Amino acid sequence: MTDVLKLADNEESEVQDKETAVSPEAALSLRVWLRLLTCSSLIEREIRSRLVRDLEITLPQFDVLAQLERDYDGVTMSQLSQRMMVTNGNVTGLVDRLAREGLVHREADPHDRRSNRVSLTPAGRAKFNKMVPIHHGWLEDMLGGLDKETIEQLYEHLKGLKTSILEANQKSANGQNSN
Amino acid sequence: MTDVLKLADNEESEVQDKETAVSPEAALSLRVWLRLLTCSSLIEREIRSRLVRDLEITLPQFDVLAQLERDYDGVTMSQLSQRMMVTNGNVTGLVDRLAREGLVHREADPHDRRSNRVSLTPAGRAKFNKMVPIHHGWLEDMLGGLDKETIEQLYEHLKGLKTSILEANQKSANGQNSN
DNA sequence: TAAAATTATTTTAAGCTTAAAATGTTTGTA
DNA sequence: TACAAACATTTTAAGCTTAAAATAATTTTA
Repeated sequence: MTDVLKLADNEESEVQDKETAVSPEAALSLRVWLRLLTCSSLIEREIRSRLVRDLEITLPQFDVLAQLERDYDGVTMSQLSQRMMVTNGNVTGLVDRLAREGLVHREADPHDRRSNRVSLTPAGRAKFNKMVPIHHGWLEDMLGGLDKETIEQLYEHLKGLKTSILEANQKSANGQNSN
Repeated sequence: MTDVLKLADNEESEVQDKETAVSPEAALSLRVWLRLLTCSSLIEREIRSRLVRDLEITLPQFDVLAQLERDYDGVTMSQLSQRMMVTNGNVTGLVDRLAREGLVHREADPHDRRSNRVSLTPAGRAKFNKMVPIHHGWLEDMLGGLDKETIEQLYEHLKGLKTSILEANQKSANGQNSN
């Protein structure tokens, strides 16, 4: 989100290969990353501020509701943190605040006293259902300047990118990378 | 960053058009956004954790050093916050911490006592120069699974996306959007 | 069964981020 | 010149996020 890069994504500021020699491939990678980050940040920032301004909810909280939507029996805190790809401690606070607002319900699991089950309250479900089409509309607006073919190509390229990132990070995690 | 979406970007979870009717275009936009966010989050998360683990600096702090790099005379706090596209209050804390580490220097502007000028210290410059090629290398690794042509197409498509987003947000800011 | 290991969750400390209020300084104007 | 407006920055309050430590409960194992 915050990054070296956000502002660097414009025509003027060519990523320069300076004294500390950087290969052309690395420079291209950096430019793509900067532009990707710019796009992602622009969308995220707009969604975030519209959620707060128009729907009175934060993006992470909206995210929680979305994760709970289909699980009528609730999910455990751990399941929730895995789905959201955030730490356990993080969801503790999010669920606290959503429960305070009456949008989710947290109850002890009768079979395992270590666990809590979290689920949407009727109010939470109603609020989420109201928000979904609005949220979709915002995205449609933001991508509306592209023709369908471009969007579909973008979608495919991003799939390849995702694979590339996952493979690189996998290798690095296995210590097969000197960096 | 944290989002409804991150986890939703996989083959199984088709974005469903449910009772609250959502157009196919909106659903495609949502899928693209989810995948874009997934890619962006994967890269950002990895960069963030490598910076902390290997180079002992946070991503926002790295960002500050990058913004200061070419301004030998320093920049004001406001200029810095504009370049980083964050609030003034945000840079106050970042600069505090970097100054505490000895990486940046903050001094009163002799001509305008409201202003502070911030610049890299020699230690900050040395550290930044050391980090740059490493950072480039990480990105090259993560994009290394794509051929050059794909990367270049991706770069072009992202340019169009950026334009589309900016136009939509512009319209909305001017109140020409019912959402 | 008692001790050890694992699992689920919360708490803590630190940093990031924002919007809004507060402070101090400079500039424009009546 | 006084006072109003604008500007630069910091402070405050709230929420997000993480890693690591602490708690509590369950499962494994000796």
